[in-house]
Amino acid sequence: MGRTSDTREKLIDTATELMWRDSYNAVSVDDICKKAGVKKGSFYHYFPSKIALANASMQTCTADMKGHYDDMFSPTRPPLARFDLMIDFVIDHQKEIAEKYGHVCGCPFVTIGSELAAQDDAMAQTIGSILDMKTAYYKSALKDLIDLKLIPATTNVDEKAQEIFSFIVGQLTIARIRDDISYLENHMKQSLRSLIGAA
Amino acid sequence: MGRTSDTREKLIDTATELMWRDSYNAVSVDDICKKAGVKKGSFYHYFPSKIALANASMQTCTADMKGHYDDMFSPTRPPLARFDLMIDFVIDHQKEIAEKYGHVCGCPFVTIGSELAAQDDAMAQTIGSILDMKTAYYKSALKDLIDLKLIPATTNVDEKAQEIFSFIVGQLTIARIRDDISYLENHMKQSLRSLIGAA
DNA sequence: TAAATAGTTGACCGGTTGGTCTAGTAATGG
DNA sequence: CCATTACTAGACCAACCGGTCAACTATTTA
Repeated sequence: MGRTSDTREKLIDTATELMWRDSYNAVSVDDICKKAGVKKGSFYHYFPSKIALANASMQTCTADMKGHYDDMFSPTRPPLARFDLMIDFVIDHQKEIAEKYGHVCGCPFVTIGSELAAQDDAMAQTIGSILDMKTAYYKSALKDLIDLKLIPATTNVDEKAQEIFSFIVGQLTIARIRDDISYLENHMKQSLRSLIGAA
Repeated sequence: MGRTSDTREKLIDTATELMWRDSYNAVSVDDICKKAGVKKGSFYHYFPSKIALANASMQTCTADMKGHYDDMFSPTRPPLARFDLMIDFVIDHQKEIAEKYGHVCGCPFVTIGSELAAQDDAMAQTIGSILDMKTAYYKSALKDLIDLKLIPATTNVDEKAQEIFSFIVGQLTIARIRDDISYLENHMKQSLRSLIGAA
């Protein structure tokens, strides 16, 4: 009943682009509508508020990310290969987004999360659970590394996973600030290897 | 000649608080003026624009930071002690700011830099040189560690300094998003030790 | 003490903000 | 083919945005 449309998706995609590229507060509802070719009345038909759109954008990003990570961190892969694959993916993704959006953008969850977590409780929860999800991938890979005796059995998996995650978040954040991914390209994979502590 | 006042300083301090706590674009000139008890006319007597205030705020933060870091990373200290001192300082500072501002705020250069580097070229340069400064401290400490044979002479100092910096930026960013410094308190010092690779 | 100077005030500006609302349009199912 | 429903259009709103300006006040120095 009634007609269908892709307006909702267009709004989410456009919001992701603009908010990830600039920032939540630097982008207006009018900006998003104009770029998406959608009238304001339609915007508020789909979303009760601007922050609700940001939330939907983060959830779409999460779903996209989960698909890639489930594949890359599949238990069928050798655990070290999972990390290598991830680094390649991160760099390729950053390169692609930088070309499409005009500059290096870093991690969307961090860029938008760091701005909004303090501003909106629902967003803080959304982003928090995404961070938990990412470390879960690292933890399982680290456990497999222990089983394969590629890292010491005494390795504190929780702590190591946090270290890896912090390192990646930091690298991406710095790449955004400098608008430069060359450091990522040249050193990230081998730095991560030494961080993991495997040969 | 003419009178003197601390209005400029009050504006910078207030701007630092509000922008570091929330974000550049979430805070208005009116917000800053109101909180600082300054009228808008005075604001534009001291600063040509809002972004100029943000720049002045970053420069004040840099000067404050430099004083602490010059002391902590003094060549008279054992190099490992420098890092330990820094971690203690970072945690204490975060705790103090969180209490004063209402939530964990992370690194001001990263929070504000990540938002504004893409928006303003002057800011991108300001922040970029601050990042260079921080890694310079780490590099000199790492060189001293090599001289003391506490880490392998083959250590790539530039790369290691970047790793350390990324790790710290990541930890602080995550602490901000989660509004929680307990992880920093419990693991940061020992994680950094293992990252450095010294006993 | 008076002129020069530094700082303060508040009214004002045009444009933009997030958000509302009503009237209308297109498509689907019965 | 028509009623129900999903969607769209765009005018409208009060509050707020960054920024300007001319008049005014306090202070210092010569």
